[in-house]
Amino acid sequence: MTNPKPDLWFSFVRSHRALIREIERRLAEAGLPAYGWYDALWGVESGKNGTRRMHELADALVIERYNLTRLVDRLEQEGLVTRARSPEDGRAAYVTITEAGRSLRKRMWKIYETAVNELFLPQFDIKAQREVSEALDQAALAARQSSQSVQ
Amino acid sequence: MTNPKPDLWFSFVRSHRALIREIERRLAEAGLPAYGWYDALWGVESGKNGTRRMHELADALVIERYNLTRLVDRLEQEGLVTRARSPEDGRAAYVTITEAGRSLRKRMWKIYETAVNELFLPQFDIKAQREVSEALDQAALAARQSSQSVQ
DNA sequence: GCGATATAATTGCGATTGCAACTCACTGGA
DNA sequence: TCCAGTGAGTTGCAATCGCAATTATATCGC
Repeated sequence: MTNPKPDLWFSFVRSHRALIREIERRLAEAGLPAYGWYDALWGVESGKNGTRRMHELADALVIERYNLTRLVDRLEQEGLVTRARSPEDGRAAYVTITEAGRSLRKRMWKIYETAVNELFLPQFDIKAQREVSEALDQAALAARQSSQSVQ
Repeated sequence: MTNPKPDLWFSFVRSHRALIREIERRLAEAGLPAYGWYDALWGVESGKNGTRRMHELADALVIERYNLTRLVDRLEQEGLVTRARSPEDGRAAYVTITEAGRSLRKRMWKIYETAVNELFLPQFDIKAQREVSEALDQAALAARQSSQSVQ
């Protein structure tokens, strides 16, 4: 029995589900849209001039392109972002956040941040926060590299 | 700027997505069903006599009841589990894993375990594995308690 | 300069998820 | 005993996701 026990992994997936579920619950309770919208809005807003290319955004959010297309469709319909094609590269599509988008993101952040600060972060001291964060980034990198090495 | 920075949180959600995506990719590549099936099969198999009650299972998997109903529908259709109602409590439904279910779970586990051992666990030393696991369990507990305190 | 290949984004369609409503069975107090 | 309340599980329907194919543009090799 020298094998590593994957307890940590199962704690990881279970806690992720429990936390996301609770965050979604709080957002819904406050009449705000689902959690995924926050990520997308922030991904756009944090780009240069509040703009990002689609594939760059999909990559940052770790979601599939076709799902991003339709997520952005929905955001656009609500007037939270605008979409434009690039004159230089006819394939490229740019997404830009609107004022309404910024405002909604801020309102969502209040709820979201509170939940994270209350439920998640206190379980780690400052040193652990940095270390675990780095370990998780490494794991994400390993996962991406593994998938690319096949493709 | 004494506020906690939620970097750890974002590493958490991003790494989760990247890892799940890569695990799904490997399972699909091996011609095996999606990741969620593993969890469900293990949830059933690990119960007394390879049996569990629906609501107990939903709770363990941290998924909603109505989703479990339909997940079990699919597993049942594939002959991986059987379903039975309780004679004592007419409301209760029991799910039991079949031999085919056990066998499939084992095959999935080979792929799944390899991925976790290769991509995730090596990022943490043994001591960190225990500590982080406990911290995450605490966070999950806090999330559950928070949702219950409202309900 | 032109065909083969690669990249970006999108779309059709079937599978899965989420919400709200529903059925059926147990429980506890008047 | 009977009926309001609660718990377990399921279902209808709309929203979202995942896969494979499609469109449009750019790039590479000759």
